[in-house]
Amino acid sequence: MSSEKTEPTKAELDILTILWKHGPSTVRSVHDQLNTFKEVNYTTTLKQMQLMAEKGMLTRDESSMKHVYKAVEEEQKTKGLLLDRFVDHLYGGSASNLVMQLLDNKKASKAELDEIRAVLDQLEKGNS
Amino acid sequence: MSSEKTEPTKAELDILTILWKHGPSTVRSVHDQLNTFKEVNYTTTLKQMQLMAEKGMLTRDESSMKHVYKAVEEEQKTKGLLLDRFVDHLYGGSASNLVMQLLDNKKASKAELDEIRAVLDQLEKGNS
DNA sequence: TCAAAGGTACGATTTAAATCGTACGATACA
DNA sequence: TGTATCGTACGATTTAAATCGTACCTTTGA
Repeated sequence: MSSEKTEPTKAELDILTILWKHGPSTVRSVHDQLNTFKEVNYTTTLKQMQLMAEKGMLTRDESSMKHVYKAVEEEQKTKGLLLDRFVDHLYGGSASNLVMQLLDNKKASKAELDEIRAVLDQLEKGNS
Repeated sequence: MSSEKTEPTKAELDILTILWKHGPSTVRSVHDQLNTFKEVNYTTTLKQMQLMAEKGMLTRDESSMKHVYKAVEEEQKTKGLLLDRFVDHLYGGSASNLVMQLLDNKKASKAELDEIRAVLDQLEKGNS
């Protein structure tokens, strides 16, 4: 264990999200996705992905001229890390505090409440 | 609606957290708290708080030589905003997805599960 | 009364993230 | 076969966040 488990930045996360969704992709492809909601220059995306590869966040297959990039860490793992940090930093590590806030926030619809309850049920069943 | 609802940066959030916890405080006091977990120069904290005041995140009472700063927004409101952004960005706006991840994460203890369930019960009761 | 201690003001610097411009190699097809 | 198109490489710049150094004012007590 030496790796710092460095958090992706905002821009990096955007790219990761696209790669998770679409699987291994060329820069062009990622860039096009990106531009549906955010305007940047192609070379910016390119550079960003090269940097990410250098940092070890992405790997790339250079066998064809159009390099194909792939996220190294799984979606769940990375998001889990970010969530952990978030809970720790904002809610003193208390997941239930976070959930309370979430519900207060009206961010959760009736359907979501039910779903959350289902998750709870399932978890407690497998747990005891 | 003109206000940008700008998110506090990490360093700003640290300061806000202290102010929320301790109420209106002098720079010295905030700085001492800060230094219990993070090493920075006094003038850094001072500058930071001055900037925050300028941005409208803090107000200050200058009537005494030792200015007293106070957070403008309530803790819940600010954290709620950050949580919203977080859910939107990482979980496509789905609170239940986030909760699922949270539970998978083993971040929640048995006691916390119960507490979360209680929150749910309460909410549904008042809701229907 | 004056020096030490503790305050604020604020420009400048450092660091990190994000972006872009330009050079240049490969490919395709008229 | 040459020119337009599409790709990578990479230094430089811009922007934003965070930090610090230095100047200078106020209070206090020996």
